[in-house]
Formats: sequence, structure tokens, C-alpha cells
Amino acid sequence: MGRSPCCEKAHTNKGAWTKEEDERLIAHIRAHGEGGWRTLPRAAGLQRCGKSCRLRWINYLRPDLKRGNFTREEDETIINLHRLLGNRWSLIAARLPGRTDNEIKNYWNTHIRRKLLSRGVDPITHRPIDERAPSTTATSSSERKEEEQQQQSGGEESSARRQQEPKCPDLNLELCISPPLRREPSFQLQLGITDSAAE
DNA sequence: AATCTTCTCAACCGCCTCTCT
DNA sequence: TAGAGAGGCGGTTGAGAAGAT
Repeated sequence: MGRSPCCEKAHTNKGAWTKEEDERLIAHIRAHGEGGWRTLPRAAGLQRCGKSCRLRWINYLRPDLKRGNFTREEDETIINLHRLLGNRWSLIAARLPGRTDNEIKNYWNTHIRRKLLSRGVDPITHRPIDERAPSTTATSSSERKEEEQQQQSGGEESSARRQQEPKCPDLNLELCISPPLRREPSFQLQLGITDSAAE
């Protein structure tokens, strides 16, 4: 309502970033560090919204990002954390070094959600879907592919086992809530998730 | 080879929360 | 305590790629 927009939209670029814009952003952050997103575009000579710069840096340009496919372990970690935290992608991302919340969110929506559905598991509640047969939910070609892959990757994952025994690697997913010291980081520490698998 | 359909993921949008005054 | 500014988050969108017909 009475809120001013985060940036002057009339003079900002939108859409895909160019190589030159990337380089400017990287150079500016290397020189001045992260933060000050509202003033950064002007300082860096970018015709971009500050939020856009932040997103580009966090999701794509950060040097510590791990690109490439998710591993099986990461899959299971995401599923377990989602069961615990729900759609709190930033918290989930905090447990997966090199992965971003956006990346995990996309991966969840495009792969894991279907994977769970094909297993007969409700991706929201993480409980078995009783009423509907799994095959009725997995109708698209990719969903069928997922199923085939799972069958091929060793029959070790029988559907019965999948339904009754959610795999929890070495994750202690118990929540320890204590009075908030500051913001999320402290909360994350309080989570007490000791995924020794990641060690 | 051309067209249509489906999938993927980078980016945007709007709201919420935190911090500062 | 209230209000404003800034950062952060999650949902959604759309362009391009890949696959199917």
C-alpha cells in the first residue's frame, strides 16, 4: 500500500543477467563485501534492483556454490529436513553446504515431490497416501521415468519398505527449541541436527 | 524436419520479520 | 511503542531446453 517500491523500476533491467552484469556484481562484492543491497546497484554501476543483485549473488555467483546434480544422500537429507521443517527452504539449505534455498525449492518441486508421490507418500504430510494408488498419481512421463529408475537402481527399495520405514540416515532430527538468542542462525544451531553422514 | 508438449530453473513479486531511530 | 527502512523468504512465473509425435 503506502510502501515505496524497493527500487526505481523504470530504470532497472529485468530478466536474465548478462555476463557483464555478473562481472560487475562480482567485482563489487569482492571489493566491498556483501550487504547494502539497496545501494549496491548504483555503486556497482548496475541497472538492477537491489533484491535482484542479492538473489543473483546468493543463487548463482557465490564462489562456494556446489553446482551439479543432487546426490542420493542430499535427496534423503532434504526429504528428512522437509518432514521436520516443512517448506522452510532457507533452513533446509543451511544444512546442505553449497546449496541454495532456491535450488532446493526447485529440486523439491521438480523431482522430490514426484518421487514421494510415486512412492505413495504425501509430499506435504510425509504420510502414506492410503486412498489413492500411487500409480494414479504418477502419470507424467518423468514420473514414470522416476519410478523406472527406482526399480532399476536395485530392488533394495521395495515399495512396502518405502512406505513403512522412512529412511533416516544418521540424522538426529530432534528439535531443541530454546529462547531465541538472535535470528535464524541461532535457531539453526539449536536444531541440533547432527548429520554425521555429512562429515 | 517441423511442430507440439513437457520439463527445468533462473528470476521476479509481494509479504514478513528484524533493526534502528 | 510506533513507524520506516532494509533484508530475507517462499510462492509463482516464463523463457529456453529437451523430448515426443
